[in-house]
Amino acid sequence: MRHELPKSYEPGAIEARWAEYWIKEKLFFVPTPPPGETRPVFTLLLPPPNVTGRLHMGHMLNQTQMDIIVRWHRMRGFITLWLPGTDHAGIATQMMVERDLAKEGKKRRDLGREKFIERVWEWKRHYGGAILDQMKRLGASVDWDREYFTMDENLSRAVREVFVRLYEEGLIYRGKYIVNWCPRCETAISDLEVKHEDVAGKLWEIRYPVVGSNEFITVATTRPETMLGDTAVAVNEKDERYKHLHGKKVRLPLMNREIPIIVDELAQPEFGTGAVKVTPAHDPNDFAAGKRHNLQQIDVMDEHAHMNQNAGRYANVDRYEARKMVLTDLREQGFLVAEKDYALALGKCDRCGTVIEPRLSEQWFVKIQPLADRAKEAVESGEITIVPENYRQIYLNWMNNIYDWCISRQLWWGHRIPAWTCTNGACGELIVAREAPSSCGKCGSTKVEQVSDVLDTWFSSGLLPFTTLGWPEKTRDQEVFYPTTLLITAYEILFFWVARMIMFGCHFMQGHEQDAAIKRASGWGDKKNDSVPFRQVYIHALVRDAERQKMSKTKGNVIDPLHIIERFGTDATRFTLAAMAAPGTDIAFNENRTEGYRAFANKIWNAARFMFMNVDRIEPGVAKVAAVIAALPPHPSGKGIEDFQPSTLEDRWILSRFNRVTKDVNDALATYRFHEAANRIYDFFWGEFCDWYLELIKPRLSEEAGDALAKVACQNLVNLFEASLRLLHPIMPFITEEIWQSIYEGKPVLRSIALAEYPQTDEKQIDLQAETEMAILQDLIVNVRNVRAELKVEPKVKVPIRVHAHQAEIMALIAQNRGAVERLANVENVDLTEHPLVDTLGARRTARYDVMVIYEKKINIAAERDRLTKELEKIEREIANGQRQLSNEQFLAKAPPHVVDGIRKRAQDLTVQQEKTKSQLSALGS
RNA sequence: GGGCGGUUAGCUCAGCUGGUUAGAGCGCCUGCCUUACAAGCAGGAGGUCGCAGGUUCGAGUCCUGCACUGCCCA
Repeated sequence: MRHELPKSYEPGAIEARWAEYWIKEKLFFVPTPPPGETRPVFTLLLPPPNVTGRLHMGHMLNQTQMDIIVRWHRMRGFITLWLPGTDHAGIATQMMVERDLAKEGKKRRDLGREKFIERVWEWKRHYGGAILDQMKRLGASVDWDREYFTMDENLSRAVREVFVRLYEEGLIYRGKYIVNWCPRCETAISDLEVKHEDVAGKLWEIRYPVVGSNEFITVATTRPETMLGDTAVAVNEKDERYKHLHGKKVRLPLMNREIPIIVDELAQPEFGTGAVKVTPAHDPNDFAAGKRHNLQQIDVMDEHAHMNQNAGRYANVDRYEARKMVLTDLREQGFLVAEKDYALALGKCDRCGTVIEPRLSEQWFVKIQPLADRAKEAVESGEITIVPENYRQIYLNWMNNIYDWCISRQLWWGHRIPAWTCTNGACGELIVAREAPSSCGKCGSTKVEQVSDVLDTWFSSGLLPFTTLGWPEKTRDQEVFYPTTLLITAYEILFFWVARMIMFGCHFMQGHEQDAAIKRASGWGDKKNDSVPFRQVYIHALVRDAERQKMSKTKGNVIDPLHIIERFGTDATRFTLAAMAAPGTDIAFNENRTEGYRAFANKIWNAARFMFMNVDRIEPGVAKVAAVIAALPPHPSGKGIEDFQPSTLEDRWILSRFNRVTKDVNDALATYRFHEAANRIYDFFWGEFCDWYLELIKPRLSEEAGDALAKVACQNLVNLFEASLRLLHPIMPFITEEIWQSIYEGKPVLRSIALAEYPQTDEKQIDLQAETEMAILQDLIVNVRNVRAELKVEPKVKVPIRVHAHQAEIMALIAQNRGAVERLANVENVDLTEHPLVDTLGARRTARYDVMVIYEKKINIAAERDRLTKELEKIEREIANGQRQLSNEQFLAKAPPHVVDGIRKRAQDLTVQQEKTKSQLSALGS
């Protein structure tokens, strides 16, 4: 045998080999298309995984979907660029290296900034590529020659350019505000990086003595330790209880400081006691109130959330320890009035889980409104479409309630803010510049120091759609590939990343125009705005565990995709994710499904073995095999199946079905209905191609058949199989490549199936009649099998059957396909009779034909009566339904004709069946 | 508190714009190693589509309310 394939499909070795081949051959390398290029272009930016990342199921789903869409476009003749890279991931990476240092008993400050950053680079060189290597195993067809890292010199230069421009436009400002501070990471973080968690807390009521009276005013707080920094007590204007206290002062317990009672909406009469303490340095709302009333800001904590000197005798104590001490002291001194249970939403650091401390500090912000307005407009006007559509509203809601973005981080790893301060005496001049200034522009001193903060990681990743294409230079790459076509990503980073890319893109790429010919060819001729970073966004589902729980390390329910791949193969895993990815719903990853799709891969494999077995037998020897191969079109073309010579019913049928599934799959992929595409191919390949077509052509392939007949059957089989592989390739790239290459005996017309054309429907190859006839035949065969099973006919025994049909065409159809019925229903002779099988015990009578199995064993009368009764009930229920509709004039008037016709035809069939079933029942006696 | 989803067979899920008989995989039952495949083949059982109303000639699909459940934001 020339094509020797093992009996079971073993994905491991095959997948690794092809993954390597694709990369080595640079199959997915995309050179910059020269001017004059007229082919359509498809561009996709890989959401860059963190350098510290390890592949998880979310990545795999994301990458599977991207790869399917990318391969599909490439095969349809698009210049297809999929751009890979990694993100430097500020906090995550710094934490990783700090952890390493800790093992050596060192802290980053022991090394100093430069040494530390060097160390991070070293770490990155060693471990940073891991996730991309894992991607290679998935078969991701990215252009590895364009791989980027967000800290690459060119990308860093672009970041500085953006920063300086925004600063010059007044869209970046520096100021002292309350920010979310992580005491463990020792940095500010953005609102988005804070996760709120409901916890059972307490609400304490503390009474503050009113100066110059015996009265107290009682305030309610969840954070008593911050009272040390109180600079006022607020009451609501409308609150009658406190009207007499307006303008008075209270003496702050423990600190013995006089602070004013202010009237402010911060105090809501229905909350707690209606009076609240005001701590401008430790709460964003209090901060705002403080601004309104020009209050002092007393910061009582340091960067570790320990109390500082301003906290008097509580200095150097941790915030929670301080809370206990403060409460004890208040209680002892009679100031603590009550302690109540209270549910509160506690903000925690997204990265490390530490409780966030609102902290007053000097930070850099992006003035977001002007950017948001344009980003909103891009989606509202449909220049960018979001799929599924409900995310569109979520996006717009967020854009409508957006706050300025804190972009500075007190980290070392990241893009350092291109700003310098003059340290000469009291000068303090702030210089924002693209390159380090040699001297202060104000005082001329050379004592300038760069601001130590770095930028939020998302600042640089938000720029990627244009910076990876050469921005700020105007490049040919931008003309061709910008706007990118699609973004596929997780809902989780819709605001972190997607929204920011849209804001930056619409701002910095204003006035940009995509190459007109390419834009038109790619199908975007109607779009007006080429500044957007992408035309479409597809938000994919969340992968959960089999119990629908969100996967998390702490729960220990993380499913490692590589582990699944090892057991079932990449193709089966990819297929699982595709088949379960109905838009809008999360995926509960279930191994059973993957096991099922491994079986599917095995099915394909064995179908291939069957094909090769026949090729080798019918066309033995190299020359003759070559003849079969030569019959394949040199460049498999997209439309229908070329060189398929339908000579029998099953040929016409499968050709028609192939064109139908092709249409469905293309339609499904065009609308990101991955599950539909996957299921359609599965059903076609297994349920139609393997279960019926292969079985039906076996006689023609067999040795007894004439040589010419076998040859045509064999060639049809190879052509059909080859086209089916192309259809399946985007979802299961490995097994399709392996078999496809085998068909060509290692001398393929193209270097890879990935470069072949994707099948498209040829309407001329759709054959309705063949499909109808085949359906009748299948129904007949299934009915005979069913009766055999009921009669408990020994599996090996062939039985004669008798068939009648009142329509001559159906009689002819059965006569012509007598052999098929005999083979597939295990029948020894088909007796076609002119007489309806009335009063015949055990006959099956359908609307189109009657059939009976001739066998001496008696049918089980009781069981048969049960079956028929049940069937009759069902038929009659449906008849009643149909009649109700057909006798309804409203229905006849309003329903579309094809629906009415359909029901009429169905009613006729049902009536025939009803009569036949009744006569069967009466034949059984009662 | 605000917003968005989900509830269909024992389990996991499809069912796109309302339209003829609600599907699949797994599991289950019966029988087969029928030389491509036991990771297979053949046959079968199993659902008043969460509940209650409404719109419509027609509702799993649209609307309202309720119940349960999940997520996001504050």
